[in-house]
Amino acid sequence: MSTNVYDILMERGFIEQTTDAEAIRELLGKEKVTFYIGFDATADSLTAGHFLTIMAMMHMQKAGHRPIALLGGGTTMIGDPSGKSDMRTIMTKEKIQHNADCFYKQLTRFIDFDNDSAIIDNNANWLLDLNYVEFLREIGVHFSVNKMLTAECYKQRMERGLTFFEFNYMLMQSCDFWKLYKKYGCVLELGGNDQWSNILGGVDLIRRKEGKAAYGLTFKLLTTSEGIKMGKTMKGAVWLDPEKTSPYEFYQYWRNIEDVKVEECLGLLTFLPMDEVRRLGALQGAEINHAKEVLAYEITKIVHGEDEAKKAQEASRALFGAGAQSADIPTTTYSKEAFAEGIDLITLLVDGKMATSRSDARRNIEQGGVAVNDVKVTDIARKFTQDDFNADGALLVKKGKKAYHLFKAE
RNA sequence: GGAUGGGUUCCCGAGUGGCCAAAGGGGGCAGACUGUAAAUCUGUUAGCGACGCUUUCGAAGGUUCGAAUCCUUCCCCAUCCA
Repeated sequence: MSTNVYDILMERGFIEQTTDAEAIRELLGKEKVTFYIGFDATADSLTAGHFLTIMAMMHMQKAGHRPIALLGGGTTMIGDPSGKSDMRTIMTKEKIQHNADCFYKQLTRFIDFDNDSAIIDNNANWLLDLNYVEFLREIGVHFSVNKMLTAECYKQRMERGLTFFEFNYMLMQSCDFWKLYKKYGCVLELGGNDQWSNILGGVDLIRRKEGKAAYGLTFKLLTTSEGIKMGKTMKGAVWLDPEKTSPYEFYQYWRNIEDVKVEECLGLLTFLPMDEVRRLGALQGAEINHAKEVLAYEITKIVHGEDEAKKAQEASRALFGAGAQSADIPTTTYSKEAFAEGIDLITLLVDGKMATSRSDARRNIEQGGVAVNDVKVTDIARKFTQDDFNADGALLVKKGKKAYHLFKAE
């Protein structure tokens, strides 16, 4: 172990809070540490939000430590109230199991689980069969309600209401840490900063039950300059599953990042050397667009592979620069018969998911936000046939500055 | 369980019989300016076969020519009391 991974994480900007910085650094420097990160299986794909945590996991594994990816098959049954203003919808067991399977599949892209170099487990294995009375006697006695109520994560919920159901979440997660400590010798829990109080709960629990030291460390949460969690768009989360968020869209998300976040993201979400990160982050004015391209390319490469990253980059350049068209733009294909009669622009926009309704499409056209083959169209009744196709045999519809869609006939 | 105050469009929040598809703000979308950034300004923001029609103000009924607004029952939430 050459450089202490703690220093790497620190330099790249991951670390927000630690239970004991000195002790953690020392531990990571001298031995192979088993650590864990929990993933609550609330959807059938990981999101850009998880990606930061996965990056940290990759850094740790590279440095020779052993990650445990703990899927939250059990805790998801409750739902973490931290940072949430409303209670989550309660999900069925089957749905959660399905989600956990999807998570695992995606995680194998980033983490090497062979030969015990990483462990995957699911807290459903112990949480689902818990006996209530036993749980209270084993775990419950160690938690002070008074103390829990003062935790930051519950404070805002005190105003809106918090059910007993959710209040238990902290105990379950603490129990996880303790179980993993016993099962695999896991002594370190990592997580997003919103997990801080849950992590502290686990650290305390291990100390009380086992009299042993365990540690916790949280990562910065990626937020926009306005403090909104990054990795979300109005249409929903940015997914790592290419079926849910195409590599092109994924690329574009990072390509459009705010100037002030570029350096931070490069450090956290790519493996570029820090000298390079700082150099790119220091670019001024229009120059910083170069840094954004690098950022988008690098992240897309890690998540979707080099080929997809290249394709996304080419598509992006083609569309935004002048020049040739690329094949990697979202495309909708109609039958030749449909085009023979002509298809109106409103239908095209709706079918290409560039407008949420026909009214929305109509408004966009009327306001001059829509162009077909680079010619602005404001006539809502205008129909298009194959005669309108461009040299590449397609209609390139552009809504606003960034939404493109290709329509073809066959 | 009791008392009080509430549930309004994506969110916050005004509206307490017709002038209400519902003020204002936020967010979103589009236009201008730009660098595929930020900030700013303008327009727009339920749906549709669109100077009209249909659905919407916690749910279901009712009063009325006419209800987000009045009445009844129910569901939910917050605060205080137990």
